[in-house]
Amino acid sequence: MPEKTIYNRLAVLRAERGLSRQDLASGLGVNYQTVGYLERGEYSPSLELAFRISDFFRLPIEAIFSREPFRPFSEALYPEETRNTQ
Amino acid sequence: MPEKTIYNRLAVLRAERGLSRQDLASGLGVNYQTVGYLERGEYSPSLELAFRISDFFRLPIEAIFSREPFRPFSEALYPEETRNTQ
DNA sequence: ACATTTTGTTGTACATGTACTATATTCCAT
DNA sequence: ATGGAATATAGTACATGTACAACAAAATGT
Repeated sequence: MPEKTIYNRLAVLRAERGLSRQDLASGLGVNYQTVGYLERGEYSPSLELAFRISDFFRLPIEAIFSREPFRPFSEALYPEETRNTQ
Repeated sequence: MPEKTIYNRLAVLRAERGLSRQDLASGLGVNYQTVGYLERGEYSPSLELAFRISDFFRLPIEAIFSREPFRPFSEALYPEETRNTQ
């Protein structure tokens, strides 16, 4: 594992779209194992691949990759304070 | 040289700030030769390094790196049509 | 319960990113 | 014109990203 981990939302983004790793891999033009490595954070992609991923999901790189762990989309969209407690 | 080139504005950004490659390299925590390689586009950085560069210049990755060649800042800021012709 | 698909693991191989050393060249100041 | 700084070039070495194959484990649908 690399010293400086980069977190990503690949698994979630992929799940939201109901894609298998193989699906995503084909869309990106990489081996399906590579998607696995990335999702598990075993290494971070090249900048080139990061751009392809960004294009694929139509999201800026910063929305997909970060040095800080991501908060769940759900949490970000429905903040703590606004949640129904019952 | 890598197949898929990624263009960047490193040289310009560095020039704007009056930094030597060594200065920038120290700021980024890389070898000064590495900055040279990047500026010349001989290879593109790891995503990790791209994030460090993004932090250093306080710009999004997309403002510094692109698959398409960049138009000069000057041109982008002062579009063709608005230029004085005399 | 079974078959199929999806995901994880291990191992090998190769390409690319980064560091480092050394030397050459270009660019400024003075 | 000389010297020092900045940049370019070349070579070696090592780390990390990516592909590929084989197999195990888990999840899913019927």
